[in-house]
Amino acid sequence: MYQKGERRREELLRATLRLIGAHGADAVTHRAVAAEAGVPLSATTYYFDSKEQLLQQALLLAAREETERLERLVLSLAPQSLGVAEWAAAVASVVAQSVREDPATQVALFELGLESTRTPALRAELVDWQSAHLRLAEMGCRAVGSDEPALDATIVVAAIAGLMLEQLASDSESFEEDVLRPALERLFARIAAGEPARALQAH
Amino acid sequence: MYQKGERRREELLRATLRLIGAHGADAVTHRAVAAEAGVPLSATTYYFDSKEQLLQQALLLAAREETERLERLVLSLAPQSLGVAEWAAAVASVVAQSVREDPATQVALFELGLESTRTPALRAELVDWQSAHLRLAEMGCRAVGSDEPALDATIVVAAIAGLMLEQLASDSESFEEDVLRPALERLFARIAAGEPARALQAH
DNA sequence: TACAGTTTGGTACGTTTGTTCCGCTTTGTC
DNA sequence: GACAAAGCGGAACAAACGTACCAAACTGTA
Repeated sequence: MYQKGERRREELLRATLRLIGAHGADAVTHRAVAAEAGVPLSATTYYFDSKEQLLQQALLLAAREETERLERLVLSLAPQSLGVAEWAAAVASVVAQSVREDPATQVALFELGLESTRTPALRAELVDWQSAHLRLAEMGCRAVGSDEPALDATIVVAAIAGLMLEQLASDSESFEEDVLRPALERLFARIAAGEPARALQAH
Repeated sequence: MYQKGERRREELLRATLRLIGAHGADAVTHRAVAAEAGVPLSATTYYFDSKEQLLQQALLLAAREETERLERLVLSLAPQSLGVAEWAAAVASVVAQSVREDPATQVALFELGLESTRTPALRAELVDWQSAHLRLAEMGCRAVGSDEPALDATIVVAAIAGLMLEQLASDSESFEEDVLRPALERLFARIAAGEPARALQAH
């Protein structure tokens, strides 16, 4: 495959992501993607065997790039051994920024999660993605002094996913300040506090 | 509207939810819904002005029923003032059961969240749904002794949403025991421990 | 029973869809 | 510069689509 062709292929994938984010997976048709990418209709079938493949590969592209972005972020943060509040603020800011800058891709990524429910081929990739998240979160939890970083990472990853979904559906301008940051601060503070499950025996 | 007609209308909505869960929103066509519901094609346009309306109303039906189900659960649990571990186990069991029993509806509900990103009409309903969740979670947090139930509820709701999404995409048989319950136990224990954010000053 | 309103199921129409085909041009290699 | 591979774009196709229509059947009311 020539360089130019590869660029066109990628442009088709990005156009697909834009469409998913803006109008849902329903809106992804060969014609719509071609128009969005500014290429003739036949380009879509030249580069992808079927519409399903186009959709799947677009989602995988988004997932891979998102993982890379996250890894860069955490690695750039980790050596500084921040305090809990700084961690919370940094993570909240990154999450808010992702959603603000490119909500289409974020929506598309959630669609990936749902799509993987039905497509085993996607599930395998999703596992990689998920474990990358867990690994990074575990690193963060360890940094703030968690006594069970793996378990806490599960919670952090899930909570961030849930908060992101919430933010995507919210038009609030101040979601970051009002919800995201306070919630993450508290969550991280709890993890850092390292309170053992003493309340488990209570009843 | 006659009773029989109302039943047919509802059956169309349920058929739509089944299709979303099984094959995605793409698979929702008038013909597919009619076939799934076992009614002639024209019934779909008789009961719904357009395909969009059909989709939206199906999602709203699922959201309303889910909220009711949740409310029943929490209200039946609250008076007993359980310990933290019992709360975690109860919630984990309900979440796991929802996913196991009717994954199609759960997937559809997440699609509702994504769809509301683009459809203001849905967003309003989603707000109600979300605040019902928050209210219930807050009740639970208060019951286990949180000193900031509203904030903790935000975290709990987000974490449960994230864990559910994870479980939907996982084929693991033992997700409840291995992931869901431990994570919720720890989260609830942290909330119950009521450790103030003493670590916030650390650096 | 008669009547208006509702429901039913079959058919039909114009549009959009995924996909194929093919002649033409560009690209890298020898 | 010649040759094969890759890329290109327009036209065309059958299938599936959303939607509209209508005559027959049904339902509750009077």
